[in-house]
Amino acid sequence: MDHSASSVHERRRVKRLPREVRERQILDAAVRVFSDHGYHNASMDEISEVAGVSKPMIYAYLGSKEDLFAACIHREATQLLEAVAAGVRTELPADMQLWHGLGAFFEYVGAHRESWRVLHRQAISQGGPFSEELLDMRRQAISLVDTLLVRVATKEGLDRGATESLAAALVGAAESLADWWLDNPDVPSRAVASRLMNLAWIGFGGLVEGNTWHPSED
Amino acid sequence: MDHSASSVHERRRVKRLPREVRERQILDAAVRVFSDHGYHNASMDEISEVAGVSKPMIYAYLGSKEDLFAACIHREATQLLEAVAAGVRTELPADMQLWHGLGAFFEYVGAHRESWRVLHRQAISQGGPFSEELLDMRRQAISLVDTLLVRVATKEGLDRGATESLAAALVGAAESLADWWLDNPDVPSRAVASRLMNLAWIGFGGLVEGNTWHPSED
DNA sequence: CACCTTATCTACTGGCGGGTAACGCTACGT
DNA sequence: ACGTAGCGTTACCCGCCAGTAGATAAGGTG
Repeated sequence: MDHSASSVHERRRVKRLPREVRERQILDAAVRVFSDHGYHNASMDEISEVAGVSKPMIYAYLGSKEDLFAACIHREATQLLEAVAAGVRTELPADMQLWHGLGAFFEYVGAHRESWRVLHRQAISQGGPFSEELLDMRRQAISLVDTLLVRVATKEGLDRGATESLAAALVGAAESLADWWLDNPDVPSRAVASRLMNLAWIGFGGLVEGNTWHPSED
Repeated sequence: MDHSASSVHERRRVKRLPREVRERQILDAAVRVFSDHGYHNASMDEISEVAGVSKPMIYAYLGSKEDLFAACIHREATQLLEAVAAGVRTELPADMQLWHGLGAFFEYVGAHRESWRVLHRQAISQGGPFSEELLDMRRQAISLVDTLLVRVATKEGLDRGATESLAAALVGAAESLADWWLDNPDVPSRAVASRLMNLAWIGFGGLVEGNTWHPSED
């Protein structure tokens, strides 16, 4: 738009940056635009504009639109998984592990809502190779929770096989609660985590009887 | 495709159907195609082909692509809500009400996976007027669960305000479990419902201690 | 300074797909 | 018999946007 006026005159001020940096800028812009408009409504032109880079750069560095999207998914998914895994302290008792995992998860989602939007809402609704990456991350998350449950279960007597589906249910509940949180951003992350923790550990039945779960530290 | 061979010869056998019927066919086809490819990747041409009707008919009867999608959402959402509401027998105790509600929900989703895909995955990821309809349905579902919880809570002493967020969490968990179920279709609907019921009513803590919930009848 | 490499732009195209104009056919009422 | 209303089609338009060709300029290296 207004570039044209200054472009002829001030071209010399254009910085030439190394590929690595440009790629980061482009990915950041892409995540944001994909999050705002969705995969299909996002135009490469807008992404390039937000990134402060011209369109051919994107094609040169990240490839096609699909490639770009896949790169976003991959980067964000990896970051999220790392954040959650870092939150779990394996030396603590099972309920505290779960608590910290949930805490790390909601903290990350709260601090990176756009990432979560792209991951959960966009990637999942596009079929094909995108959901693969997602399903993979999901599987990792489920197995993380599963091993956690198994450690308690074998000690206490909950039968094998049930744990995995319970893990799936819990991961699903967390995902969907995060999704709900997107539309109800006023609640602090700790409170969201706490609600899910209470539901998951005590259940309605227990809550109705007046029981609650709360972290032993803090 | 193969129409051409018979078309010249057997044109007289082409049925001319009343508007009402055609609209149903078109909506059925649209739900299916939207479910398969997503809103944006679905082409009006393909929908018309699947419906066995030419494209201008769709525009004549259902309007633009957006209108068509909205009509799908509306029809499917209404059906789902009716199915769930019909399952809840208000004269039973709270846990049994929940159980029947969950049962009806998963039964419906199992029998109408395409509907669920369109509702949950597609409609939610498109912004704008589509999600409105969805959020509305969701609110109705949440308030359904909420009133159920409130009846128990006031009897027992769970504080107000907490019930609604718990209801939201439960609805979210059900949604996401249904979503998970789409990708793991081998499990029977009753089993999915039962797992969620146990998680929701007993919690991990209770399950680990060996408690389980099961319907008093059946 | 000559040179090559790499970063970066402007300006275009090709086609996909939403939407429509204009016309044909069948049936029914009078 | 024949007009009219509404079911139905073929064949087209056109805007948007992913993707590209080809030119330009900025550093580094000798």
